[in-house]
Amino acid sequence: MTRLPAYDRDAALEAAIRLFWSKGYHATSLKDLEAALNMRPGSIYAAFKSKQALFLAAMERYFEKMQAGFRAHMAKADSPLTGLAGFLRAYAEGAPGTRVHACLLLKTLLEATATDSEISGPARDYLDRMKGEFETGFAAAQAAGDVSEAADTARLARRYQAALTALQIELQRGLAGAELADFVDDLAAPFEQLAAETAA
Amino acid sequence: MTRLPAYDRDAALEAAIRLFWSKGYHATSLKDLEAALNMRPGSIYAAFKSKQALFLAAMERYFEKMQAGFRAHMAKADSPLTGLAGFLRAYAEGAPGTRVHACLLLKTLLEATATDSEISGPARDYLDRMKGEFETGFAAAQAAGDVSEAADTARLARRYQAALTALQIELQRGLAGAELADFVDDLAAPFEQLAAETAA
DNA sequence: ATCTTTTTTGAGCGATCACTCAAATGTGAG
DNA sequence: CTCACATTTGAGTGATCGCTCAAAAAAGAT
Repeated sequence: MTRLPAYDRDAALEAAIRLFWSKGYHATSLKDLEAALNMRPGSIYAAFKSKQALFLAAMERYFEKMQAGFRAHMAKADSPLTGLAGFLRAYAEGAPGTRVHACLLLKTLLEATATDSEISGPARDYLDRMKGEFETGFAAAQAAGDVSEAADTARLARRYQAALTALQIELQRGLAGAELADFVDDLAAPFEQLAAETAA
Repeated sequence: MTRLPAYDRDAALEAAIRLFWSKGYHATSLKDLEAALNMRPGSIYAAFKSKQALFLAAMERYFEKMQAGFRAHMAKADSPLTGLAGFLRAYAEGAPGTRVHACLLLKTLLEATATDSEISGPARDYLDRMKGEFETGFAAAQAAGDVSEAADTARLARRYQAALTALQIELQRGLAGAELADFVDDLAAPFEQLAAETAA
């Protein structure tokens, strides 16, 4: 009974992700959101309870998509280690026009300060959970014999995440072409070499 | 003749740097600036012409300080290569409590979008100029025989800047202690090893 | 002292901020 | 069709935004 919601929650969240991702949290106004979500302020506040809550919902959805994307990539990789290295390379190639942004979590970590810990806290958490995904990948590589049993998977995961972060920032700066290819080689090579070191 | 300015321009810019650095451009209001600079709006606008112009002046000063700090570090290093590696290690150690922020240029690059290119443009430029500083360092290392003559100094500089960027972001995330030490080792080692590779 | 020039002051500008709520609108149940 | 209830609407809330400007204050010249 009663009236049905006119909006599609998933589509609205996707639009919010795109907007927050491109403009950042503070620079995004409710006017912007009204236009992007095609919703009036009352509906936005009925559906999501505040600008901050909407942002948190968008960031959560963003994280889940990123996590799922990584897992999907790993699932179809020849081996865990080539999957990890390949993810770096694929990230650099993926949609050169659209993928000009650094990850929303990273942008949020740097934009938010101690004053708005309500959004920087979750951003930190999601980044930690992504690091956990990478660590799982390195542990699988260990089980497959491509990484030494003595290796510290948490440390490798941190190094890997640092490489991914650096890549995102260079993409944001506009790196492209042969220089980007060289850079990605520099980032991916140390991880690809782990297999050779272990085999030896 | 006539009345003297009551404020110290350098001190005001330093205060502006601290504030913008900690809160970001959009989240910093003129009320915040009035308090931090201990100046009333009229004086701020007489001295610097707008919030944006003040930010640009602060960012320029920030860049010059960073550039000077790097050059000073390199000047007192045993060799260019150890200077570069040492700068990474020193960055991680420098004032553990205060140095919890990523660099202002990096934060600005990620906060600013296409909509406010007036501040993201200069941020990009300053980051490029820092990369130039690093490239000069690697060229000096080449001249000193610590880096192969065949090496691409621009590529090395980009890799180095990526390491520094990754370090800043981990510091912002709160990395400390033994994990930080391991991480810095991972970042610095590849550059320190260039000398051994060249000697061989 | 007075004049001249520069700076500081702070009330207040219009615009926009995130947000609210009474009224209008749509929908299933009876 | 009517009723009950959920949702949408959009004008409007007080607060704050970046910013302005006339008046007051300060300091050297005379």
